[in-house]
This record gives sequence, structure tokens and C-alpha cells, in this order.
Amino acid sequence: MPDNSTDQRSEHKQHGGARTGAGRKKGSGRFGEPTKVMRIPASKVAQVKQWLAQDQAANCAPEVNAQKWTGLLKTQGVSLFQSVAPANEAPVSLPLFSHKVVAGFPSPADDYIENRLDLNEHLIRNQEATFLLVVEGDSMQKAGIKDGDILVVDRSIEPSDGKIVIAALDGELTVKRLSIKSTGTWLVPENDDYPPIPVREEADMVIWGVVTATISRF
Amino acid sequence: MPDNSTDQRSEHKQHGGARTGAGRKKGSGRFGEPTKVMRIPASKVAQVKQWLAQDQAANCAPEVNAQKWTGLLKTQGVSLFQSVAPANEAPVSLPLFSHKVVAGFPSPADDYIENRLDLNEHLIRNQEATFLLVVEGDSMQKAGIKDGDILVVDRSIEPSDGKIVIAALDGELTVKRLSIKSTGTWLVPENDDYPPIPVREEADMVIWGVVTATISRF
DNA sequence: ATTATGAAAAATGTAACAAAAATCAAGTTG
DNA sequence: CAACTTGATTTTTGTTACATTTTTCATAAT
Repeated sequence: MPDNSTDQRSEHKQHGGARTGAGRKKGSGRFGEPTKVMRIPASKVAQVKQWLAQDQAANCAPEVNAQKWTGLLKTQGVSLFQSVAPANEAPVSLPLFSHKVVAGFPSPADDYIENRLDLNEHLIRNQEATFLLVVEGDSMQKAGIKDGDILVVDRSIEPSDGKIVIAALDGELTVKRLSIKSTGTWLVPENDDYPPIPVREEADMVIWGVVTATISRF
Repeated sequence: MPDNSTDQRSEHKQHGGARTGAGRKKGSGRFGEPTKVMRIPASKVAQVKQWLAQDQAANCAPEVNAQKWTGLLKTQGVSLFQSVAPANEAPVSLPLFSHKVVAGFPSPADDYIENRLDLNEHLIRNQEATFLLVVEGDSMQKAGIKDGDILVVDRSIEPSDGKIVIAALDGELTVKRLSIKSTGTWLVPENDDYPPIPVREEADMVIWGVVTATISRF
């Protein structure tokens, strides 16, 4: 301020002034939460940045198309790099027939048709937040998840008790059932050969997303 | 350095000294490259750390083997879909990851995406000959096919021994494993409550197609 | 009442710093 | 002379500090 000689006169220029309650609100940043600085190898800076940007996009992902999809909807956690494929319409529409059809080939024109189904639409509620994983191992055998299955994982579903989740443990992804009890949090395999895994801290494990479907090929 | 008064005498304590070429080598850090500091939202610090830690560890061997499934099978009432004429493809391509992905980041920086997969393309090879069946009843749960599962049935595949087939029996569609032995042909339910069904003549039943995949939702 | 203005508070990117780790060669020891 | 010590030197690394920017709001001005 160049000229501040006469305080009495300077008033005519003042608009603001000391006041309480002013200032930027907490959580008004990009991430809605406090941040920390950390050191990242140069070659991965871009990747991390992209990941952070994607994660925001996934978190505010719109409701795409869900007719008969039951499930909680909430955002949380991770996201991945993924090119958004413009979902054009009318791809694979599959007519649904009654199970009472007998020998003979049902025609789509028949009134046997109960419904039409597109596998992508049926299995993917939030494309931005969905990815696929190939299962290795049989720790979830009793849940019907077998080695080689393809899991449909939705990151936008809030992990909750009883959900089958993808968790990063010891640097590997595992699929387990999440058990949140008063006694603590557990990752429970659905195979008697494997013991439940206690989860002590957040750092122990990162939950990637919730398994919404599994696909087995014969 | 407490005593440095007399340089001539101080030599007796000196081991090192000014020299060139000393010092830590470049690239000797954890990442083998220079680093940068960046600001990360607090909730994601753990994920980034885990990813960075994992990334230096062993590289993963991407072994995607989607077909070593040796499962049982089951049958019950089913609902029927049919595939419809192949529409213009606007594939909803999803990222397909291998097992070794960590904390929100794929492990190897570049080939993290094993593949991109469109579920329709992946599951429906011959669209005009493909049906979808919704399984009714949970008698096949033990075999990995549960109530509400969607079966992908391909009519263009030749039924052979061991295949899981859709057969029309008594005006209803059922899922059975086809057993063609020297002793005869059987439709074998994978459920103790149901006996194997002998197939005497072709007219006894009509095989609609071969099950190529099953989809379970959670 | 509406708008303009600037102060207050938080967010953000980068610089700076201290401590730790790594590395080497001169000096010491055997 | 070879092996070991040891401190100097340099990079790494986690954190703090700081200068900007952004957001928000109370108040003056209209």
C-alpha cells in the first residue's frame, strides 16, 4: 500500500476489514481432505498424478445405467487408469425367454421373450469404476470363485461387512470376504484350508473394490 | 571436531581427507532415479507407499490362464435368453488385470493391463447361436452354479462327453453334464438329490447347447 | 438488496533443511 | 603389501517451511 499516511482519510478506500468466520473452508481442496507431501520417483510422478485425477473422476462418477442391479453405492478408495470407451448404444441385446420353452428353437419374435439383456449393462453398473481381475488360487472356492475365473470389481461400492472384496495384502491382490465385527476386521477366505486374516491397521491392507460378479468359463 | 588447533599434529587422527570421486553414487537410492516431492491426499498415502514398495520388489509373471477349470455341474429349472443379431460393436472395453496388482497401482509400470476385455465379446463367441439362461434353484450351488446365475450357452458347440449341456426334458430346460460312455449316454446332475438320467434315444431329449460360461452375481 | 472489495483461512507447489545412507580413498594396522 | 578403519563427501529421503494461489465471507460502497 503506497499511501497510508493519514489513517483518517484512508478509511474511504477500505472495503473489507478484520472479521471472523472468513477464510477458505476446510476440505475445499481438490481432494476434500488434508494432504501430505511425499517423495516420488521422477518417472512415476505422472502416473501418480493421473491416478489421483482418475480417482476423483471415479468418485463423482454418474449413475450410468442400472435397472436390476442391487447394491450399495458409495465411493471409496482406488481407481485405475482406464480409457473411457464411449458407450454407443444397441450393442448386444439378448432376449430373455421363459424357462418353459420346449424342444424347438425360440424365435426372438415369439412372446417367449421376457426380457432383453446386455451382458455389459447387466454386469457393469459403473463402468468408470469397474475393472476385471483373473483369479489365481482357490481361497474362495466355497463362494463359487475358482482359479481362472474373471471377477468383476466395482470400486465405487463401499466395502462393508459380508462383501467379497479385493484387498492388497503383502503386495498381492487377494479376494476375500470382508468381515467387520465388533471384535475387529477380518479377511475371511471361503476355503477351510486357509485361515482368516486379521486386519490391524489401514496400512496393513488396502481394499480395492467390491466383487460384484464372477465369470467362470468351461 | 574437538581438536583442530595444530594442523601438523592433527594428522595423526585423520584417516580420511579431501578426495575426489568420493560420495554416494547417483542412482543408489531405493528407486535408482531422482525423486520429486508431491502432495498426496492423506488417505492415499498408504496406497502410494505400498505401490512404491511393491514396485521395487519382484516383477510379476503375468500368467493369465483362464481355462483350467475342472468343475462339476448341476441342473435345475432355467430361464432362457437368446442372443440376437450382432449389432454394431461399440465395445465396452474394460481393463483386465492380472493378479499382481498393488494398492491401486498395477505393478509393472507399463504392462499393467493384461488385456482389455469386452464382456460380450469374451463370453459370446457365436452370437447368433448363443443363449443366456438364468438358473432357477440352488441345487447346483455346490458346483459353482447358483440360483440366479446366468449361463452362457452356445448351440454351435458339439455336445461331447463331459460337457455341460442344456437339455430339454419333459418340457423344461435343465442343466446336466453329458456323459457318453460305452455303457450309454447319461445326463448327470451334480447333485445327490437327483439321479443320473439315461438317454436311450435321440428323441428322448433335445440338447440345446453347451454351457460355455456361468456368471454369478453377489 | 446487490455488488465490489479485500481480509482471513486453507490448499498447494516448491524450496530448504537436517538426518541418514552410501561410497570412496587416504590412512592405519597386521 | 593386503586388509581394515575411518572420516570426508555426495546422494538420498523424510519432513518442515514458505511463498503463492484459491476459496470464502464480512463489510463497505452502490
